Amino acid sequence: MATDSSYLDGLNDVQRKAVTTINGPVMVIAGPGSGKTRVLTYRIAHLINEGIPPYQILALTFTNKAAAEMKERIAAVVGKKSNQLWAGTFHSIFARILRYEAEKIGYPSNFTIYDSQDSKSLITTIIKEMNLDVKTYNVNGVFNRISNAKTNLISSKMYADNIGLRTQDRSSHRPKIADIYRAYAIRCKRAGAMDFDDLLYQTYVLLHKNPDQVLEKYRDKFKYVLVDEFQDTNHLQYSIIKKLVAFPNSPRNLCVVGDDAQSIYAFRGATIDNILNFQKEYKNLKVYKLEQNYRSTNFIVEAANQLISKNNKQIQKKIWSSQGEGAKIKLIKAVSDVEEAKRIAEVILEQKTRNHLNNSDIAILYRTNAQSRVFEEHLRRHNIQYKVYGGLSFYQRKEIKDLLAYLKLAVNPKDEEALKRVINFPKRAIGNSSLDKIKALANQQSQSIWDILKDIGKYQFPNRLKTAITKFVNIVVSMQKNLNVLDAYQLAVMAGDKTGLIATYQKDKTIEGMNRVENLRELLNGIKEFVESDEVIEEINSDDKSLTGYLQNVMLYTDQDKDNDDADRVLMMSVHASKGLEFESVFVAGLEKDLFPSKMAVEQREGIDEERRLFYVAITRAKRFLCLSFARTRYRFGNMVTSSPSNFLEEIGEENLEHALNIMSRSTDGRNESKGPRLGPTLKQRARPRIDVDNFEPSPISEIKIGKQVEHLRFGRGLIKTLEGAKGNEVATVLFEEVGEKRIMIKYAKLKVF
DNA sequence: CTCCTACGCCTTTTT
DNA sequence: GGCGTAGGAG
Repeated sequence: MATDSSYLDGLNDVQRKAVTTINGPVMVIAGPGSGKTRVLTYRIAHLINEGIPPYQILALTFTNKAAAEMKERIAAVVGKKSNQLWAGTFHSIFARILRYEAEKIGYPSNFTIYDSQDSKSLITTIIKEMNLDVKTYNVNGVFNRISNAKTNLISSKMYADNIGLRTQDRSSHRPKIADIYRAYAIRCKRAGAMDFDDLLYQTYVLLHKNPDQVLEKYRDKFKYVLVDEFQDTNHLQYSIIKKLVAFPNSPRNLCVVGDDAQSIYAFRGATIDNILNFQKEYKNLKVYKLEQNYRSTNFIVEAANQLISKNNKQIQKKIWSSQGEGAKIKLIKAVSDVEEAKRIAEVILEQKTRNHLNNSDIAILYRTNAQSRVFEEHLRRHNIQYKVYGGLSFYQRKEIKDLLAYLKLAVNPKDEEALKRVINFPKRAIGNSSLDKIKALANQQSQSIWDILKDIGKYQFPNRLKTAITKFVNIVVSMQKNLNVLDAYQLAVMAGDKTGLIATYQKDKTIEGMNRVENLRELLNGIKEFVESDEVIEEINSDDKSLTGYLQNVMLYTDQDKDNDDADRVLMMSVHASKGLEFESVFVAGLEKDLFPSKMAVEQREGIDEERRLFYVAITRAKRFLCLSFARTRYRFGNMVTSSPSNFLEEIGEENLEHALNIMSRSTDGRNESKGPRLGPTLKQRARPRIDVDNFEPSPISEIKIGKQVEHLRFGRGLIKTLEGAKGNEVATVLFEEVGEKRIMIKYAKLKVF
């Protein structure tokens, strides 16, 4: 049986139990820095050592990087058997299954993947085709609505029949969303395309509609299922997992690993309830809590504990550190975002000399990517090497998407978004009005645009246009013909040359143009590397050095997956992007009201709790040094805004801070003195008038008038300053005693006059 | 058809 | 402050 189980020696008791309890449902609650990855990898290694064939093990993660790291570490224990393991992201594993089974749900196996840009572009097209107003039907809103529907297993048909959803749409003046959803689904299918949600949703549909041939097969195959970052799964992901695991007589060998306190993806449909309710769903569940923190020193851990205790819903646990007391948390109080950046740069220099830190030991975290700019400037000034994560990724750049679009067309010419992107780029005199006519024809015949283009001779169009189109069709066809002859790299070179794409960018002699050519070269190199790497991807797709394989890789690639290159640089990234990482020294900047916690979150139910978890993630990235900062003024949208310190600063415990937190005393807002926080001379004064929650009865809208004193469940007492908006949608500006001015929709917010 | 300018929305966070 | 889109002129 077990061959070499020395890997068990380095584990603490709870970790060891979590690793060796292999049968039946297991939940591992893993606090930050508690050795979660070790448990996960050793658990899989242990399964294999116990004789479970690796191909019967399915391990789902959220990033490719996490999966790769896991596989690598498992290989170190069990050797190359680990190649047969099914370990990958939800999206990539399901994409792989879908490639095999696509025909069963009416998709081609060479389907292309739409990223959110593609999805939104198609939705915009549909909105315009339906002659709807693009302002009321703003793409992001519509896209989110459709995405949420899929995440909740609601098909376009079910959406159309759902009275609740339709009522919501009508009250937001967007009654046609159901029709847009339907058209979108049809168009995706016609284009042979799946968006990110489809990779999950269609997998669910596939399993659901083919219980005998497909579901049984995968149930039988995956005898052991592990899910990483379980707190970030959405309803759809969990439903698929349950389908695979929960059937009569199933041994339910499901192991979920996560930390409810680090659930930070609600905005993309993740629901913390999956982890909170897991115990109720699996009666004989074994729960292991990893509470020992091996990462951070004690002041940091204590601050994190105090902070998170303010949240309502959570699984009780107490993280403790074995790393000694360490340094207290430093706080930088800056007058402006510029000063904030300047002082952080200075502290970084100081830490480098006094504490002998390298650049790469240090990270600056912020709530929004837009905050990075000022830091870049000041680090540059101090000659500190840095690297910014996030923002627009390499694969989102125009020139890269252009070349990839040609490659996508070679694989699947029905891909409407790829086609629209490049049919007239480089310029071929196929303008918008011509394309609109072709598109109308395609819709009328329920065909893809490509179907029309390749038979363009049959239709009534000016000869000049027909010639231009034929030329374009020939380019795509000649690439198609070479699909099985050339490898992905050779095809990409062909796509760059034959289409005139690279030549077009080369004509542009501006710096930007030169960068683009450079990026295209980098892309080609990347493809070459992909083709030449001898890494076997997976048993099931081992031949997938093909273009299809490459494209799938690229579409599911994220910025998170980048290897930390060994260059010695300070890293800058959003707090979201920092999850799972750790640094000797961490700066969390911009701790201001309406920024962190973000304004949007404050207005949402349970939004603050999620922001608090986000801040929890931020501070627990630090091993030895943590520095928080806020600025009293900051440029946002190009103009200066005054802001005041975040409430979160009070919530981490003053005793964990290097200096007293007497920051809240004076009014911080010159223009509008009532806007700032007025927490009194010390932070201990938190005289929130207690509102009787149980007996809270909101007043009818008719009683809400300007000048009235009102109570709000979360914001406390306030004064109505203005009332505007149509009947039924009145928006009140309320000046709250504690949290300042808020704009509130009365029908949702529930105000009580007193 | 293509190029240029004006304006409007925007910023949470991302697989 | 920046991007993408609409709308007009060449």
